[in-house]
Amino acid sequence: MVTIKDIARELGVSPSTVTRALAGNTRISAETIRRVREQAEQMGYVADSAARAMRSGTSALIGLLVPDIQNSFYATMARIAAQCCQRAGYQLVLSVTEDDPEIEERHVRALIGARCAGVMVVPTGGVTPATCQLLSGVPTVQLIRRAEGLRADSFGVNDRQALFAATGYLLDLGHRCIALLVGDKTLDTARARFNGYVDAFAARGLQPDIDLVCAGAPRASQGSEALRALLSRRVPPTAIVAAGAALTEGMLDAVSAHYGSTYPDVSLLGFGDTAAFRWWQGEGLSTIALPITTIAEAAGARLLALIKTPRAAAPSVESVSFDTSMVLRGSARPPVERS
Amino acid sequence: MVTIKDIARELGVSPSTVTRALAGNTRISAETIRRVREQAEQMGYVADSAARAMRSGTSALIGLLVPDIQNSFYATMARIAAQCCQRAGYQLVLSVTEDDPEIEERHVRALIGARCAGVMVVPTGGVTPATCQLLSGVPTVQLIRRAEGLRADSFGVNDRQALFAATGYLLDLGHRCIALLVGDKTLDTARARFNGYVDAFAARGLQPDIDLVCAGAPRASQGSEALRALLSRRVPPTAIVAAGAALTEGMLDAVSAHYGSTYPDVSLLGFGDTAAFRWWQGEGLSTIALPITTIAEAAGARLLALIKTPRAAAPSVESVSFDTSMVLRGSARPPVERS
DNA sequence: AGTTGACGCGCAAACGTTTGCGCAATAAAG
DNA sequence: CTTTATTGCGCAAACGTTTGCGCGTCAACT
Repeated sequence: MVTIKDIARELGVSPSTVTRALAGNTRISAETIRRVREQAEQMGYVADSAARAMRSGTSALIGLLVPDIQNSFYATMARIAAQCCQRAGYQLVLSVTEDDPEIEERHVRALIGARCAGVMVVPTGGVTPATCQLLSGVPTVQLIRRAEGLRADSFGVNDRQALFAATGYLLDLGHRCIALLVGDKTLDTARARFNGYVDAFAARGLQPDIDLVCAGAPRASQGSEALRALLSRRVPPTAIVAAGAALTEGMLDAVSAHYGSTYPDVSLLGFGDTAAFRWWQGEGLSTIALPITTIAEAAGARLLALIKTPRAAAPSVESVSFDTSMVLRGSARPPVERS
Repeated sequence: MVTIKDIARELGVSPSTVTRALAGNTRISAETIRRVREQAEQMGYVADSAARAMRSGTSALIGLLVPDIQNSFYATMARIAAQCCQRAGYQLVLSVTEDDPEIEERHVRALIGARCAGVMVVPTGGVTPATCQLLSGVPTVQLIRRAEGLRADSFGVNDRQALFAATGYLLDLGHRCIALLVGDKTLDTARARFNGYVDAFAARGLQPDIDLVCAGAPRASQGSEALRALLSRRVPPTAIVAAGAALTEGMLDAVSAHYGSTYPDVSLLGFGDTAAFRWWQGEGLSTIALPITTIAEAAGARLLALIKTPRAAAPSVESVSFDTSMVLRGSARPPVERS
């Protein structure tokens, strides 16, 4: 690896001059700058970011922690985050937490050790105190979910409202047996979404059948398993709403498996608007659409701003909620009369 | 940030002792090791990886360069890569190249600057000499595609065979007007896939209609645009085969848009076996399935091995090709007779 | 002619960690 | 009792970069 010293030696100047020349410092003659740059180029110099990080106390790394990169929802988030970072000269360090607080802590620790400039995180349901402690030192933004102990700006959606509207839509179509796939109570988003579901019933003087609520880990496998049982009941639900990106996948899997090639006589509502949902059963899956691009962009912009601020600015924690919208395709219809 | 010196001062020992104790060095009394570890834990010590990288000349970072993280195909790859790295104590730096050689070079430069331990790359079609030069210094593996100037192990599939089989399947169903969506000639995979397509015709004493071959940038938008024109022709193709992950998306978009809610009377063959393809039109999309998990795992394992080797081992460049398989669902049928 | 200022550059220290070498003390061997 | 080996630890240098300070030179002032 060619260093700044090599260039200095080659040119008969001091290392300081080389640094300053490369940085475009005034107080260095234009001629010297030209010579240094040329030599650097010719020798294939690449600045050692480790040395730079050590000296400056901060690196050009931004951490992104997501539960599952394979989920199209988080993949989109990663794409936007990567764009933001790369444009601003940062590199993105990707950590997949699998919704495990322990993995999360381990990775946050590594990020802190790397003196990363900032962190974007979709927190797990059980963020540890150690994680919060570690994160309190660096600019941090949380996406989608909001962890209790974490003092960091958050960017998500109005979860209660999202499920209030979605459930209401199904109720107004005439459904009464509406299954809900939702994350467990450790997730603030899951709680809010559950409340929206219940409130939609309440607003119409109704009450949901609690047996139809499947709360569990936010994974496709969990959702499809819970649903399989529900679909095999003597009186299956007439509609299903999935209150999570992974759970939507689980829902589609279970429904596909249960109905095979016969047309499913159950109404479906997904969560998040993945491109693939347009292809569901030829008619498309109706979903609760989240402005995920907007969210990720807002979070990225905020993070970059936090990184730039002179550190002194009192970090009044902001919490931004965007609105969801219903994207209606063919998968939700009035309930069919059953014999 | 609490450093090793802080711990040393607190305990009245030297920094060297602390390092060695934390590393579990023998030659340090068990008692001292215990005291140091306890103190480190209690003070919340996190090793500065920048300093460590500087001293050791290599960091715990592994770079992953993919064209598009939003594509489910590469997302899966990223997931496996992340698993491999994280298990081995490395962090994954994600770079999205958008198939742009310039972006690719910039990111590789940054990775080299970070003294990353290794690189996994899906090369663009026009890998620059500078990129090759930079990459020649670090352990590197390439996935899916193979760049010309890059001396690095590669893990991909037998592309020609894949399209030979797929095209043959459609031909044997009776199709003759088979559109092909494929990447442009800068990609070695695209060339091989195109050859497979042509050879399948040739093996049956036939010849493809070159007008039905859409070669372009491997992006969904490009594929859907090219296909739109084809579908509007007076005599549209009776079957379409997409020879790329992004192009498959483009194909589905174009077909959805063209046929609306009417059943598409064109046979379809996708590329890569994304979960969402099971939901296509209720019947599922038949595809050319790649063992992407196996590929990514093999590449990851190889990279870790390369990193561990004493650097001296003559790097005889290996090139591993896995076999694809056809996953038959309902989207490919014998051609319908048209008036 | 002496003072002041600007300009162009070098010196050296610092960031936190690791590691070869060496020193002292104790144990084992002669 | 001396020699040798072993154990436990400290010293100091090194990795590459950045930056405050200072020094010399030259021109423009008073």
